[in-house]
Amino acid sequence: MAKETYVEQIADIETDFPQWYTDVVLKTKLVDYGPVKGTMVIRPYGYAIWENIRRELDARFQALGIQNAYFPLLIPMSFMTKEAEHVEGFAPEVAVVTHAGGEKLAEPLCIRPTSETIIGSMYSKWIQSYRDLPVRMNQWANVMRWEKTTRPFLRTSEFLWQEGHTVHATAEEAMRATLQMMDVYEEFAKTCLAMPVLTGRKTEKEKFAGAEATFGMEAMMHDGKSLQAGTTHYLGQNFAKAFDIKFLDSDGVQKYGYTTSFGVSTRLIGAIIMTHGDARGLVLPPVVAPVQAVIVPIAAKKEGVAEACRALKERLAARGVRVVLDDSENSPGWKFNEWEMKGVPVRIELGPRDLQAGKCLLARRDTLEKSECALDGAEDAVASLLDEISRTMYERAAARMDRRTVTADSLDALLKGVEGGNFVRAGWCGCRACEDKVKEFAQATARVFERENTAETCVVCGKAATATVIFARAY
RNA sequence: UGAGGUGUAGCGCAGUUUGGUAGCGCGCUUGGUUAGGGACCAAGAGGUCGUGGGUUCAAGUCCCGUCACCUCAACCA
Repeated sequence: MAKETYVEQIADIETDFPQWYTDVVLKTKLVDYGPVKGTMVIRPYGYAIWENIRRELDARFQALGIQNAYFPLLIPMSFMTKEAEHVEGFAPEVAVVTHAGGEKLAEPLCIRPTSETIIGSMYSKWIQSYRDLPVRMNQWANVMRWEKTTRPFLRTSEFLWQEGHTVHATAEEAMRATLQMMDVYEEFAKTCLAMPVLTGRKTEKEKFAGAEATFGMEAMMHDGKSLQAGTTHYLGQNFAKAFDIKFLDSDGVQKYGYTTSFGVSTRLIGAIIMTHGDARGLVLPPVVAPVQAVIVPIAAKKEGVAEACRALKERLAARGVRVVLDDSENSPGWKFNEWEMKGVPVRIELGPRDLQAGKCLLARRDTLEKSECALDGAEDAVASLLDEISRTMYERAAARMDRRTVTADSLDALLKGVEGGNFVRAGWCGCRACEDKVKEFAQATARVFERENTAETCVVCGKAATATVIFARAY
């Protein structure tokens, strides 16, 4: 172990992917384990990714008229029990506060696992007229779900997310909002995370507790497994009736509203890591990378090098590039590996030889290619290289998902498909028994429905297919 | 909840079989030489061996209890 390098330890990324993942999030100082089992401490480098995600999403929400608000962490237990399916779905993983102020509480309080109930109770007070609708709010918050097994970012007891909650006068409008938000997520994933996703409706078995319909975006990880990266829910009138969200419509009739909710979490950071990472560590999409470019001086004590590096840093910063000048005492080779491991999209090497030639060296993280670049105008070259890296990362991931999506017409073919790290397209009759059979036989679950049914028969029972489903093994 | 495993320096570990001075690597500190892919030399700092009890002249090591964590299985809007 002593002399082993980081790269040697994680060289076998394909066969030991989970271990690679855990190593990389710890070694790159994204997170640390928290003192309570299943919790994680998000360190500055990891949190900076989250802040960038948040900034990009907030801009999109604002464009849609969604306003940020904040609701309490503690929810009276009685709220949770008002919607039958909701409480049944969440009860096993809710943490409960029973004591406060040194006394036992008359009514236990649960720590929010999600906020439909408490937001619903407030919406019922705020909404009276059809003129109050639609209501569109979002909150950035932590939630807690007491998971039995956890992994940093992918499944932790406490995590950060945004949860949006809307109320509409009609079912059609609510459904439209649900679908529109999935489109927003998909565009965001593509533009900001360079991550292609599969979107579509989820099966009854996989849907949110209390929803009429759930839509998910699924991303393919490096090993071909699927990760649910975001969901939007059409809640119908379930929560409106449970929390008495009523309005007087223009026809003078009291009606229940139709609600939706949608969310993405810090799990997205895990998705980024497992979509783009390689044997050397992280590969971060430029839009959300905390550091977009790092300048590594070579022989920094030689005449003019340090000054040139500082000047280049200033120009890049002025151009809007998030740039770091690594003027630490470490050797250049150490810095190269360190910043590569941390996934910085562009590395700029600048030493005496370059200075003399009026050039610098640009190394891109996604392809590991190096190229020379004139010092004059380097800030523009870096900015356009960042765009180019975003595109290349997306295309590479999209090509992989495309290549690894296969069609199966039998359970054996489905098993072979998921074992080979593929998404498997297959027909389904629509019954729960057949869905369970797939889980049992292939350890794969239905991820999303395809928009159109192109299959003729169910992959399990052979009866007429009512839908075409993408099956995959999932995190 | 079932099975297995691990607790010794900040991190990773050896030492436990056969009881006898607390060790190694990395990291850290100080000084110097270096620098285009994880540099080198020298000198340092740092540990009630998870925890409670027992056996013994003597326990990291043997015995009994206990706690925590990890892996697999199960579970997982």
